[in-house]
This record gives sequence, C-alpha cells and structure tokens, in this order.
Amino acid sequence: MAARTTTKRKARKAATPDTETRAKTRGGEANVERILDAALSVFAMDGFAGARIDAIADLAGLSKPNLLYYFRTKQDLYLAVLKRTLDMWLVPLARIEPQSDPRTALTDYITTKLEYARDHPKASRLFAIEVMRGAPVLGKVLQDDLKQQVDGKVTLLRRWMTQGKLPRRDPHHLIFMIWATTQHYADFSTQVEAITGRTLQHPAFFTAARQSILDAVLGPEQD
Amino acid sequence: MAARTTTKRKARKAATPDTETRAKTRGGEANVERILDAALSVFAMDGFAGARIDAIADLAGLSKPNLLYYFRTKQDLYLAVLKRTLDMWLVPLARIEPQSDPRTALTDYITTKLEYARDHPKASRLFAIEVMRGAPVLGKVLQDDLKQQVDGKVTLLRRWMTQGKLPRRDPHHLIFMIWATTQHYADFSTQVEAITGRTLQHPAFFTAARQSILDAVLGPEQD
DNA sequence: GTAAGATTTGACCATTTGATCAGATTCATT
DNA sequence: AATGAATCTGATCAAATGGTCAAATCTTAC
Repeated sequence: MAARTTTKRKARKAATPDTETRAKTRGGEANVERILDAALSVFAMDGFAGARIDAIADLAGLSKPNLLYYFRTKQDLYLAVLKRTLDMWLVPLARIEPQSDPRTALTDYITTKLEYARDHPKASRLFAIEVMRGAPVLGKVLQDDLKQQVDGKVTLLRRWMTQGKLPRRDPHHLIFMIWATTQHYADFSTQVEAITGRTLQHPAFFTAARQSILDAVLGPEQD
Repeated sequence: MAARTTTKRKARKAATPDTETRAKTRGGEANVERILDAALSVFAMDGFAGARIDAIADLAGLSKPNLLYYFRTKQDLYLAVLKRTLDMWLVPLARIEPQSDPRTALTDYITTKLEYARDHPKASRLFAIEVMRGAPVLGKVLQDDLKQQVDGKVTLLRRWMTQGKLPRRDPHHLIFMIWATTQHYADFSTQVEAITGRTLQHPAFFTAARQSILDAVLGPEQD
C-alpha cells in the first residue's frame, strides 16, 4: 500500500515535466493550484471529515509532508478550497442589475448557473456538502455577504413584478428554485444520468433543462 | 474523552427508563431503531467515511461494542439506514396514477414531497450524500427501480400533456425540478434560513414555498 | 431458582490518520 | 562556485478508529 503510493508519486515526477507549465512559474505556485484542484475533488467526494490528506497528496502528485508544507493543516486546506470557489459562486447573481431587462437578466442568470453546474460540478458538490453540514465554515458568509446580496435582488425582483415585467412569485422562492434546479444537475448528476442516460454535457439535454427552468420561472410567454 | 463518553451513556441509562417504550419490546429491537436513528443523523452529517461509530453509539446511548453487536460493520449499518429510508422515499411518486386528475395528482405529490422535506430532512440529506458520492450503494437501485418508476410516470405525464391537461414541459425535467426544489429546503435549510430567517416549520413559509413550486410546475392557472 | 440464551461491557489490537521534524535536494542570486 | 532560501522527503509519533473477545450481566422459559 505504501509502496503503491510511492510508486504513483515517483511515476508522475519521473514522467515528462514538460506536460504542465513546470518551468513557467516557480514550482510552489503551480503546486498550490494542483493541491487545490485535488482537494476540491476529494473534499467534494468525501466531505471534510472523510477526506484523507494522503488521497489529496496522491492526486496532486505530492508527498503528504510536502502538501503540509503548503497548507499546514487540513482545515487550512479546506478553507482555502472553499474560499477559492466562493468568488466564482457569487459572481453571476451580481449581474442582475436594475437597468437590466428583467427577462433577459433572469435568462442569463439561469443559463450561467446551468453552465456552471455543467463545468464545475465538483465545486457545486463542495458547497452542498458544506451547507448540508450546517455550514460550519461558510455560515458567516451566508448570513452576511450572501444574505445581503440576495436581499438586494429580492427587492429588485419585487419591483419588476410590481411593474408587470415578471410573473408574480415570491422572489425568495424564485431564487431558491433557480439554485435548486441548476445545482441539482451537478449534485445529482449520478441520479439524472441513471434515469435519463444523459448529462448536461449533451447539448440537447442542456438546452432542454435550460428551457424547462426558463418556462417555470418566466411563465408561458416565449422569449 | 473516554470519560465523557462513558458519562454520557451512563447518564442516559441512569435516567428514567420509562421515557421510551423500554418495557414494551425486547431491548434489542428498541435498540436497533435507536441505532438506526442515530446512524441517520451522523451519516447525514458527516457522510459514510466521516461518520464515526463512536459518535453513532453515543447518540444511540450504547457502547461501541454493543452497537457492533447489532450491526457487525459500519457498512452493514450504512446499508441498513439507506434501506430503511428508501421505501419512504419512493412511495409518493407511485401515487401518481393514470386515473388521477393530473393537476390534483401533481399538487398532492409536490405537497407530500415538501412535507417530507420538512419532517425528514436528515433522510433527504443522507440520500443527497449517497448520490453525490456517485451512489456506490444505491447505484443499482437508481438504475433499476427508480428509473423504471420514473419512466412510467414520464409517459403518463406526456400523455396528460398531449391531452392538454397539463402545460407542455419536458416530463423528465419537470420531475427533476420537483425533486430539486423540494429537497433543497431540506438539504440547504441552513442557507435558506440564513437568507430568509425562516424554515419549512413556519406554516406560512411552507405554504409560500408550496405555492411557488405549484405555480412553476402547473403554470399560471389557479387550482 | 436455574440453566440457556440474549445483551452488554471493559480491555485490547492492528491499522489509519493528521501532523512533526531533521535532514536532503533544488533553486535563485551573486 | 558559493550561499542562503525555498522545496521536498523518509522516518516517525500520538491520537483516533474500526473491529475483536472473553467475561459479566440481564431475560426468559422451565
């Protein structure tokens, strides 16, 4: 077992180092990214408690002590991964602005979220795991940053609805519905694929999912 | 630590044994249920790899060897918990039948799913964790039982839509939307509460969530 | 009451895991 | 080439973990 681990690492190191941008940056920075990628995979799969540093190190192609040279504890690493992913997570919502056309803004938002679910399913699962655990790390961020942003969008949506530019719905639940449905395709891709045989990777499937959400959120009128 | 564990257990045992139906059934059977409840809590929180047998035993008020007397391995216990929850999970969908009124059937289904999310959030999270891990245990069940059931409902929904009894939507994505939104309130209750300050426990909040989903699924016409 | 079985426990074990550390190796700069 | 800092490794540790076991305690049937 220990032998296999060592073998794996040596294999990567012995392999051509030109595949990655090894010479471009200092070794350290490239390693940090490799570690964060590996950590995302493992944390998203096994959760914080279930994740093993060895597994992350192996996946990153480093020895365990070497990984701990960059991140001193498992907690630090978990925090760093969450932090890195958080920005990407909050950006799309901010693009719903007062001067936007309501239906266009929501269409773009849904499309972006679905693309994100397609292209970054692990990040989606990481957040799911963190939030399902009661958000011990992100709790503050949810209550502060996220709540504030959502509050803003809720009043904006409400205004648009009052002006008849959007079908009347509870704005909070509307947002939750968008989050839930889009993330569902990432978090439950196993189930989705077991039932339909398709993934968001299929363009037609992606389009159908997108249209379904749009119909549900924007009502019957076509866009 | 070991001291605290022992204390905890002794505390429960020393406490009034009349609270639970201790005398009714043989101790063993009552313990099995207590273990399964505790296991559900812990597995739903920490996942399979992260769950600690000690934690489950403590929560169930038993010693670790005593728990292992009922379930010989962690795997066995995990399987038993999943199995116990699975039935409850699949029942509501079956109640959508050809002779049902389409809109009533979907309304009932959504209501039931949302009630389930409110009353059994841990079960919902357990499934979420299992599926997110790639469904290593439930994989077969998803591909066989669940797929077959869904296929049946999909054709039924499609027929109803052809007959104009339901708004035209992709039936698969319609079902996913119902699953995603209802489960969202269970799995992400932390986030939902951080943003709205409410839970499905609030009757008004429950009703609003229910109505939002109904509006999205059934279209604008009131029921 | 007592024997047989069911249940419970404390002690214990092998393995795994997060983390440490001293020393080796590599790298950049002069 | 030499120096100092950055990076990396093998060996190792203490704690935790899943699981075992023999013995103790409790139940039940006679």
